[in-house]
Amino acid sequence: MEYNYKEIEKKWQGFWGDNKTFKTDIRDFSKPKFYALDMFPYPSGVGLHAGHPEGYTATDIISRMKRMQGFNVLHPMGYDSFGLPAEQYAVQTGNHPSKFTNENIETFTKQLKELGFDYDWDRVIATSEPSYYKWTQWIFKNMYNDGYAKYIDMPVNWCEELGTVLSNDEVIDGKSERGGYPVVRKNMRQLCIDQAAFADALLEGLDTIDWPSSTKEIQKNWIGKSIGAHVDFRVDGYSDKFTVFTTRCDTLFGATYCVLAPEHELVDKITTDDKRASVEEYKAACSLKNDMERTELNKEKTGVFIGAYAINPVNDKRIPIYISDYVLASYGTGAIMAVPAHDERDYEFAKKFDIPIIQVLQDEDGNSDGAMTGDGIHINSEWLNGLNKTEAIDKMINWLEENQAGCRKVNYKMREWIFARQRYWGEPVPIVHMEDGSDYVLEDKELPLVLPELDDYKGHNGLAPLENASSWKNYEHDGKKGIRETSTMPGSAGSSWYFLRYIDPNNEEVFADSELLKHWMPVDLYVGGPEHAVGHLIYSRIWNQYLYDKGLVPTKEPFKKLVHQGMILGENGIKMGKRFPEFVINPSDIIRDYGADTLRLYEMFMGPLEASKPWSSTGVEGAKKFLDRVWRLYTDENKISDEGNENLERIYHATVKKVTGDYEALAFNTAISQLMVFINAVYKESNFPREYAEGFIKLLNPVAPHITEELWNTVLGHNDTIAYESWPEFDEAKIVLDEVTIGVQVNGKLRGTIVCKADATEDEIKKSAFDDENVSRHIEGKEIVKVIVIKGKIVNIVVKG
RNA sequence: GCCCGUAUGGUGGAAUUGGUAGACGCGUUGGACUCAAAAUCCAAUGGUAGCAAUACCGUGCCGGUUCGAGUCCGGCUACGGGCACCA
Repeated sequence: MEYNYKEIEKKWQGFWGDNKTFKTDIRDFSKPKFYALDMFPYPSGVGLHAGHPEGYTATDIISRMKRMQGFNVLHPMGYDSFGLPAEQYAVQTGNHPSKFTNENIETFTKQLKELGFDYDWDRVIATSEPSYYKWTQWIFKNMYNDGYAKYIDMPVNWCEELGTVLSNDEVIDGKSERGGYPVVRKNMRQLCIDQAAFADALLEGLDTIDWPSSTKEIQKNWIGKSIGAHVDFRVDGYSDKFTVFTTRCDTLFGATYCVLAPEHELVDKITTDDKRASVEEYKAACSLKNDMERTELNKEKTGVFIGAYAINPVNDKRIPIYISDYVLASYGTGAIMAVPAHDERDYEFAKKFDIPIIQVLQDEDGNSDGAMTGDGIHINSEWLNGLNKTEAIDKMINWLEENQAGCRKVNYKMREWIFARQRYWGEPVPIVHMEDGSDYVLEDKELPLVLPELDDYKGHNGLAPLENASSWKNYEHDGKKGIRETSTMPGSAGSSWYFLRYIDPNNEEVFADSELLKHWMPVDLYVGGPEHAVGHLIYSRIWNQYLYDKGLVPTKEPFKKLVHQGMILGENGIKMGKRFPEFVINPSDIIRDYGADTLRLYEMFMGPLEASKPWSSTGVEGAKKFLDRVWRLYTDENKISDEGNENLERIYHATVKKVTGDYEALAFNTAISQLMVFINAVYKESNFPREYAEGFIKLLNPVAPHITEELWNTVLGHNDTIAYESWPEFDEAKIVLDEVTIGVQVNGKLRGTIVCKADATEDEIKKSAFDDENVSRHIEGKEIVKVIVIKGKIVNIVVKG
């Protein structure tokens, strides 16, 4: 017999909606709070994919359990609704992108409701709503006024024909991906957020949060902090100096040349006339390559000598200056001192250009070919001789500072975050470029700056689409005229703070009430894919850190615990997608054929939440079979009784314990396996005590909410939702076995098992071990060296001969 | 190239601090029910040998520590992820 999932799921989804069962009473501070967060989806045209229900079910299970445990739970959902597909739709159809967006949001909402999630549907947000992006603009505006967001000159990929800046992956072979027009690198004024200002806070924060270590590691590498020094080199024959960044200033006596990035500002000035032609040629070649190609093509070092010499501040030696694209303009100072004896890249370059190599650290192996980059004792270094690396670095920095030739310096790989896109469907930037050259930032009362409706959503001649909004663009303030910034914010702007808005989504005075923030932050559990490790998950930490520094949010870190769900692969073990469309699973089809409870149960039972695992259609059927089995058990009129059953006592309490602990640890696959073990045990019994029957329904409820609500009502006779019933408790004393089965090994090999009382003494255990027939056969006639007894676990008899 | 992670039956995966490897599900086989099938219920199921008791082998490969290793250490191999001239 199968249960009627279609009818039951519809009934309970209606009940929860009509009764607002999961509406969070946000100002009820009487209970402990629990904030469970899902990464909100971009409402694409194709609806939910198989991966969405996985992470969402995980937080749903935790939310439902916490609610039953007496927590006030916040489990919200919303939409990251700015993005390119809606804009492309608008360009093609002439409709407003919000039409497309709203239709998709409707589809997503319908699908999410069909899955039975316990979201509070009264606090849904969408980042493309003016009431939401008003505050995205407000936070950005403050960052701008505080100097964290600013216009700066940056090297970018510029395409003259398209009149636009391109990202690295839009440039192929020095040509634009669209149209194949030439692209050059040039410095341009860009609106940026200075991420590096938050770098140290971000690094420190990593030690305080419960995140996957791999994600922390990725963020650490991305921030790329390195501690070193700035060293100033004079240019021989000029009053100019240039500064290099180095982590190995201890090797300064071994510097035999310097390299400037081809884009370095000094290059034109100090290049000698006889070298000018070759330098220009090299620079032109470099500007045609984007960053990717520069790294790929430069297995072999290239560069040219520019005719000028630098003076090593430590010994006044005259060393040649080269330009080479192995020095990046965007990192450090765009200039290096080269120590070929102790840096592999410098070594390679020096070999190729036949530049002297001076060893300044004792090589311990003595005969290595190439650069020696490790620690060692300094030689050929005058007053550093005899010191190791750390001592020498300290001494050198002191010398540099005393002689005003340099200083201690920390550098980060993390670059400026370019915060403007030539797109329509994004948050307008609340800045006006005034006639007099100043930039005016909109005041609070002028927000939100709403996107204007356009007749034409396509940008022309590479300009931003908002350039088409001729009346919107023009701005007048105090009789002065200006033109609005026509770029919009990048996709990740709105998602950098949405977790704050959920707490107070309709507030028109502030982005969220501070008293509520204080109670509800941080997010206790955040579940989402690992692909956001350096994007969203860094940006959110930056925005939160900024607001924290301003005293506007209560916690340094927004997400206390983070878990990544693994990818659900196709039944062929390969990522679902266009390549194998026949293996793509649509959640709606599964809900239609098996029900939402089955889909939820199956996705949680497939394997560990974090692991990638292949879909299995027979596995789905197995999950369905289990729910049918539960249904049959509960609807068997002779089974549930008010009498007790000693045979089930121990396993019931053990099940409550294991399931509760496993849910808490997000180990849903093993929790479900325990629920199955329990049901298998009940099948062997003739009566199922009501107490256990109710407890089991509560344990299963977070995973399969519809069927359990139905059984709770119709079979167990309750007339309200199970959602606020108290979570089952277990009695540890009832889990303990009176008798335990333990293994007996002889020399580490299992030779038998014995049953003994749980409180048996060591001697009693030994005795029954020796009495075992098979064990005695294996120790007969041999010398017993020792006997190891681990109570409740194992006996190991070590024999000789 | 560098950093991080993973490797267990036919299969998805279990296995607290090192302590009876293979829980649970799928699949397969057998049985019950049925005129029959499906569904359901019950049972068996790592490999080899054996009627069986049992023995030997077995957690990617090689070695080590230990009374005892899937688990710890050293060295490989394969796969996955991140970074990639970061001075």
